[in-house]
Amino acid sequence: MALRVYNTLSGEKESFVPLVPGKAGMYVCGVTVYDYCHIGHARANIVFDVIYRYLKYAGFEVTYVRNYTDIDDKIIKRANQEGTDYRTIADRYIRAFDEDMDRLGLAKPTVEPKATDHIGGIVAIIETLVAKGHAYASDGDVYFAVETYPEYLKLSGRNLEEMQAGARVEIGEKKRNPMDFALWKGSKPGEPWWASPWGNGRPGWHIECSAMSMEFLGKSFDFHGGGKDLIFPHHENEIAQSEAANGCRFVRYWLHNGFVNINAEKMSKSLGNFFTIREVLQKFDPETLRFFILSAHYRSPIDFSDQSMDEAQTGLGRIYSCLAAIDEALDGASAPNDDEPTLFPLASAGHELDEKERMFISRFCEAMDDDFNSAQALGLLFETVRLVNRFLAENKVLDDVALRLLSRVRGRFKETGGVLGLFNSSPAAWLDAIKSAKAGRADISQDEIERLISLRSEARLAKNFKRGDEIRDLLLEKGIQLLDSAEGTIWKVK
RNA sequence: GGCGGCGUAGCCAAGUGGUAAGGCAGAGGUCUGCAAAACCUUUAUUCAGCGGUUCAAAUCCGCUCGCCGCCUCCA
Repeated sequence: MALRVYNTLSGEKESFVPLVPGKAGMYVCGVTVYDYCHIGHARANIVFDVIYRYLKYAGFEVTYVRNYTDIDDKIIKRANQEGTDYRTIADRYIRAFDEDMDRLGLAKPTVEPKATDHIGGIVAIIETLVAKGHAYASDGDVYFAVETYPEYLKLSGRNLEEMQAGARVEIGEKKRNPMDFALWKGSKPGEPWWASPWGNGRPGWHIECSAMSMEFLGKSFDFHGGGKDLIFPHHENEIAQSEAANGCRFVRYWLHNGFVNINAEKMSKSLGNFFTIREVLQKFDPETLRFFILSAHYRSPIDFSDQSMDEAQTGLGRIYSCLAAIDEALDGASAPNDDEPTLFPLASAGHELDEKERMFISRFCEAMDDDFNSAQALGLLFETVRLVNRFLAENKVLDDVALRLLSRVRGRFKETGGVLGLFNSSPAAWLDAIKSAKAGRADISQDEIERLISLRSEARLAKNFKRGDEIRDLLLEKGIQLLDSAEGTIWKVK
């Protein structure tokens, strides 16, 4: 049982061999804080959150670094629009990001550095690059000379000559080669600046990640992640800077998540077809969004829509309902959480469930070890749900052996839920919350519903089923579904 | 144009050489005054198409068609 990960650099799944046995260093490109995050950001962060959690679960001592890019053209532009300074904008959206990630239930990374706290490290790397002849100052700016680094473009598999020939790359007069990129930008009047050997200015976009990863993870480390759109130019440039400066391999495994699409098109700021995390969370609960994201492999594109979110909610609800049923069965009974495998003397579902429970963790790990295949792991969860339901249906009376088995199954869900970031709520509470959220959107008051239900109950008691059914149909038109049971009638929003 | 990826049931989606997980929807059943809900059962001889390699291919190779992404800031 060994972890295998798809490495963008090789284009293949490789066995994960940590740089330092038992440890794992991971750097993930965070956001540029100039606006609210959209669900594309949610995906990236959830995906790497699960990778982080799984690495820890698998026994690695993980150092997870996720940065804030808090100085950048867009932040400055926004600050100018609002007539404020870049710091105000950056701090506002850092806070917004933290709130969003908190609501999405993300584990805190080991460190969350800000680019502006690492100007010293940035300048030091640039100085090294200049001294080694990999970079040159030009009129207040400093550029990386791509021709001095022969392995440039090894991550994206592009060809330097062809890219230079591309008409879309404009030749800036300050650059020697059109493909050269800025390490340091001289500040224009009114822009924030830091002092440097090349005059007042600010860092280019790519260099900060090199500086911060080096600071917290060293010159060489295990994982570097981000969205697929960062492969070129961002990660390509990080490799060039870091390897040229340090003379050693920068990152061992490059991980890139796929996009969130809307109608099969990439969702992005530039296309304007995006939903912010906040918008989506007004309509769906955070675990539903997480569940939806984890239901596909992290490298595949996923299509976001209300329908797929509804389906995700139904699916997650199925698991929660099962967990609620287990809770109910276990309620009152003080079943010992016994990890001893038991020979199960009950009906067939008991044997199957017992078998499933014993294989559960190894199958979960098998899925996650295969390039973090969360979709497959979710499949295992559903298979188990079905067996639990069957088991419960077959065994109305649960003896000690049965309760112990259910208790162990519940433990497995909690354990793997901890890795996937799911099942943080008590099942009953989650189910209730979904119900009231839906009820809040129905165009009929809860009092009115209750009143109609009691009218119907009276009619039914008098065997006036016609009248009872009329009321039921009336409520159904309003989207209210009635559920009759021996204990009485309850309702839910359809 | 260059590079990369994708095409699996009505929809979503796992599966990278050994005979198609799972979810949603649908159908049948249990339950019910009848329903609903819930639960159970069931749903692809077949993986875009055509060739090839192999004892064996959704999985490897080639070609064709279709879709998408990156090449400019972007998770």
